[in-house]
Amino acid sequence: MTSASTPSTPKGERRRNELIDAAAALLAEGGFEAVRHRAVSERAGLPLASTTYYFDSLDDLVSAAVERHSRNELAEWADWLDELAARQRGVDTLVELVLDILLGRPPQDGTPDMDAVLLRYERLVATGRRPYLRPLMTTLAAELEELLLRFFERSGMPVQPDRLKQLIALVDGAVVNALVEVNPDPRAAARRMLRAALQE
Amino acid sequence: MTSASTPSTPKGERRRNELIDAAAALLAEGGFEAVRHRAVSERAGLPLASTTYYFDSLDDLVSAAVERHSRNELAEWADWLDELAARQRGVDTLVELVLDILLGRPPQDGTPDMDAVLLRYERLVATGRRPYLRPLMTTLAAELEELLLRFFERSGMPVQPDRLKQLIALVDGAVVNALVEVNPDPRAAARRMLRAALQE
Amino acid sequence: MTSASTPSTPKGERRRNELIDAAAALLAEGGFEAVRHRAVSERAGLPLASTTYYFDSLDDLVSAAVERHSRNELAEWADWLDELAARQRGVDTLVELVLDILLGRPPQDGTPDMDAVLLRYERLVATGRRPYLRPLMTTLAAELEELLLRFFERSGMPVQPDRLKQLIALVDGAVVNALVEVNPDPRAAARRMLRAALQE
Amino acid sequence: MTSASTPSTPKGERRRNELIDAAAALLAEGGFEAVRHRAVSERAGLPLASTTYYFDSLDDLVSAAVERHSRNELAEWADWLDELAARQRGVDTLVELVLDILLGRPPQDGTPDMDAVLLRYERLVATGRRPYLRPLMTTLAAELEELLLRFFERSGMPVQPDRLKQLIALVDGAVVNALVEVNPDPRAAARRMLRAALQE
DNA sequence: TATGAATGAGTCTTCATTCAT
DNA sequence: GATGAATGAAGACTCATTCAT
Repeated sequence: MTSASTPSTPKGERRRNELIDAAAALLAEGGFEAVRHRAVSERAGLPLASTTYYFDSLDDLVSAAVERHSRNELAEWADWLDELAARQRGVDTLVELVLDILLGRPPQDGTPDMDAVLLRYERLVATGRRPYLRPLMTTLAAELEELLLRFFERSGMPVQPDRLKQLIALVDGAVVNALVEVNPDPRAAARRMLRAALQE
Repeated sequence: MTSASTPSTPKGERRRNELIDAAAALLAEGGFEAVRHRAVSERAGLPLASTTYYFDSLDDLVSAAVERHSRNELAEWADWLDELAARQRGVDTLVELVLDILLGRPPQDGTPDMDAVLLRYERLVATGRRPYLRPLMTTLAAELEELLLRFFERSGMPVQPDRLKQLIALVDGAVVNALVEVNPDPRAAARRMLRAALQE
Repeated sequence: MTSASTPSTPKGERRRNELIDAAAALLAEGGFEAVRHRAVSERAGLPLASTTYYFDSLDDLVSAAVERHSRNELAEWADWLDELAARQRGVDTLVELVLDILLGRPPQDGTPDMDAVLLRYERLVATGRRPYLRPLMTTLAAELEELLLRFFERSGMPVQPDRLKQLIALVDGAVVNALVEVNPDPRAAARRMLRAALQE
Repeated sequence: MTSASTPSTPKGERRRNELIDAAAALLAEGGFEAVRHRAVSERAGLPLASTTYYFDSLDDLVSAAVERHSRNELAEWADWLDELAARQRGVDTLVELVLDILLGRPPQDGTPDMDAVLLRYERLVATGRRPYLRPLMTTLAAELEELLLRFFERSGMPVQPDRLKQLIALVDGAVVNALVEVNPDPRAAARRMLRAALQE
């Protein structure tokens, strides 16, 4: 009904942003269930009512958080893409980079960063019951594919779109299946799949 | 805390069962969020308090529901496996059967049965945030793999375990990516992947 | 959904009753708008959640409050009816009694008791936007008519149902119009109308 | 407290007017509860804050809306009065016209227009709890009576003020009682009463 | 003179769990 | 062993009003 206040002032813009950041952080840490008006407002240090002031509904806030999170990932890679493609050599390095792009870069300390990986798949699956996420997720998926396409190309190992889809499916399938393991290491699982497929 | 009531009386056993059935049905229809004490008790036609009497917590009930649902699926196929393997001919038929096993048999009327498909992936991804589901899901995954291994074998097209994992990943990856489409048809996406992989 | 807990224990019965009483009091004092979960629970000195435990929805609670209030009025008169009919003499006394029944007995101190009168008409008009009150209000109206019919009869001044409806309309119309006066005295207005009609 | 902004500029006057129109429309459609700052501003296509800028409080806005609505009704009839009085013949036609004036003209399609009828009585009863409406409603009631008096006179069937009050009471009483019926047809109820009274 | 921004208080309702019986 | 009763905490969302600009 009341259309969300798209703030015109810099301050309003900033606050709206802080709410999205807070929501994105909660999303990453606790999944979709963790994104609640109260939790977001407390995390952002803003009044509860600000969450409904800046967003028409919780769904809107969730959408914004999903987009923020995904765009951050995408943007990060878009910047480095050419540089990386030029630098790397060999299938193994390529594989790691693809995994970095698809699953996020793991923390240096060797701990697998489950939260980040998980979110990618929660996003996909959650869309199944949240139709309002579909347009956003479709766009995002297309952008990611585009990015990877260019990446393979610059890396001197161009792939057809269908082949790329296949590689992505392989990674994603490996990950979701690895999620159930007692000591899940989805990246390792995806790595195995991807190497095998690329070295055929 | 009352420890989980493992009922000794036949009547208790029966009621516990009815609760699990109700929970499994809700799970299939509405995902994890739909499994609530009240909803389960009403569905089962049993008192609200019976849900906490027979299960220590909602998580326990959810676990039982996941197991029940998965075992039902598995059992269904175990029964028909040999019969099916003997009957079918050709890659296309094989592919459909594999999809039936992995994604559930679609309703006859052509409507893609999203709910059933969705649950398989919600289960996998939900395990990421529900460690208590891991042992169960690991066992279940192994049994499913075992089943498929035997199935390919009887179909005269034996596959190595690693190759099977790859095929499963392909299907699962195709599905989770198809979930975000505006008119999702995950089965069709999985079919394309699987056929391509099997016909190489 | 969850059907309202119809308490079986005496204590539960008592608490449910206290909630209805509290709601009826608020209704009388502040009209329909004043009946809120919080207000009712605070007035009754019971937890907020008890209001939703004993009543499926606020509408249910409002209905119960309306019924309680009306039944109290009705019951009061049913008890005294024959005695009063035997005692009174003359049209003027009859008129006052009819007004007592329709508008409630005014406080002794001469202050017109607006709240009580008002509620009768708020109830009627509110039903216009609250279909769920219709069955209840229809029954109540029929019972009131029945009561008045018997009352006129015992008073030695029997009236036809249609004539009674006319008299009631006269009173009600007089009252709702008197409500807007700067110093409203709806009872006086109704008295004038009724006397004129009865003395024709 | 900023005192009520009585705008001096023509533009201010116009906007204030648009707000009143919007509020009156909402009042007619949804009763008093429907008149909210947000709803009014959206309906008028004006900023939310304009509602508090041009009106000290919501009550002020409601008052203005009630007045606007009533004056519109009154004005409509004042224009046609003489013409109608000259044209009509017979008690039945007279009755319909009186009902038109008191209850609003029903839509042609035969559907009883509950909203319009309802508002007349909500206005009266609401005044019981809104003293600030009393002066306004008193004036309005007097004007309506005046109008009807003249109308009866021109129709060749002059009535005394007291007799008119009686007829109005009859209509109003019939209507408020008809409001509770399961299929309310207040106009029909009022018609019966009025005909009976006029044909005595 | 206007108005976008902002929010404290409040709306109804749901829910997992505890506890007395 | 079973369950009705009960509730604190939280859920999404609305709203009249204030205030800085």
